[in-house]
Amino acid sequence: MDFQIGAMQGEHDQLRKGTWLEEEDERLISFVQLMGEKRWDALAKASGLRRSGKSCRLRWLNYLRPNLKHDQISAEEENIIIQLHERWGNKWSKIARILPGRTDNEIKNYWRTYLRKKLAQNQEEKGKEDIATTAIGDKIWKCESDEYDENLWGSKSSSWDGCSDGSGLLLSSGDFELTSSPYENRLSDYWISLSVLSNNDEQDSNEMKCYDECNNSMVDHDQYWSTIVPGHHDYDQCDTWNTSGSLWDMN
DNA sequence: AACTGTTGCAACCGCAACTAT
DNA sequence: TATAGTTGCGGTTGCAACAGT
Repeated sequence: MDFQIGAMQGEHDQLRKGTWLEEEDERLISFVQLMGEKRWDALAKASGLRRSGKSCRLRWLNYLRPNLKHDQISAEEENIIIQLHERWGNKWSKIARILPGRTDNEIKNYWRTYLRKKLAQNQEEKGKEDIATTAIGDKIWKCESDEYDENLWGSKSSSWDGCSDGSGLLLSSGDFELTSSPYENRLSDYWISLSVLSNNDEQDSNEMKCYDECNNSMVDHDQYWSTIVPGHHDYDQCDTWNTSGSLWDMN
């Protein structure tokens, strides 16, 4: 290969930043194939790329890595992202592990765009739900049922505290870049439909088994999650997944 | 055509966790 | 065990592309 990267930026020792050039991508790919996806600092130096190891790693993981999906996020994937975000919050890398071919960065960007649109839509529909809501610190707590119990709102220990029937939902306002009450109704509108599903899931997850690392046996899918995420296992305790579902079929 | 505002996303930054020595 | 180096993560920024005027 006859790369001119050094000449392109002048023969100085400063690390390059910003958009990657095609030549840099090609060189990075060839050195990853040569040295593997480890020791990024060493790889960066060995490759002659004037990039930090960190930058090389990011470029590889988010763009060059094989099996990455570069098409639009499907409705099925979008649904999974919504459900998992409701459950895990901004744990983008964790969510990304459930969606092979998608990166944490991609999901994070998608969510920000997606939520912004959703909130804009829901702004017009606010006030249609009667939901008990209170704020504790930077958290927003809400309860969708008639079983709302003020005495329980003080606890932060569980997502379901605050409602005696367990239908409460904890939202972190930091997740939405929203901190003041005028937005709470909109959030409520949007998240209300998710809480029921999550509550069911919370209960069912206790009965799940893990495959391989955890129990070395096949998981019993609950009806809901096996529909949403084909072949999924107890995602809170075990990151092992049966990737036989259509969602994992990558071109 | 030129300017301005908005959007989407690639890439960077800071920090915490992990690993090697 | 201590420390330095590396990796992983989430938040943020910068900029190209696009839309509207």
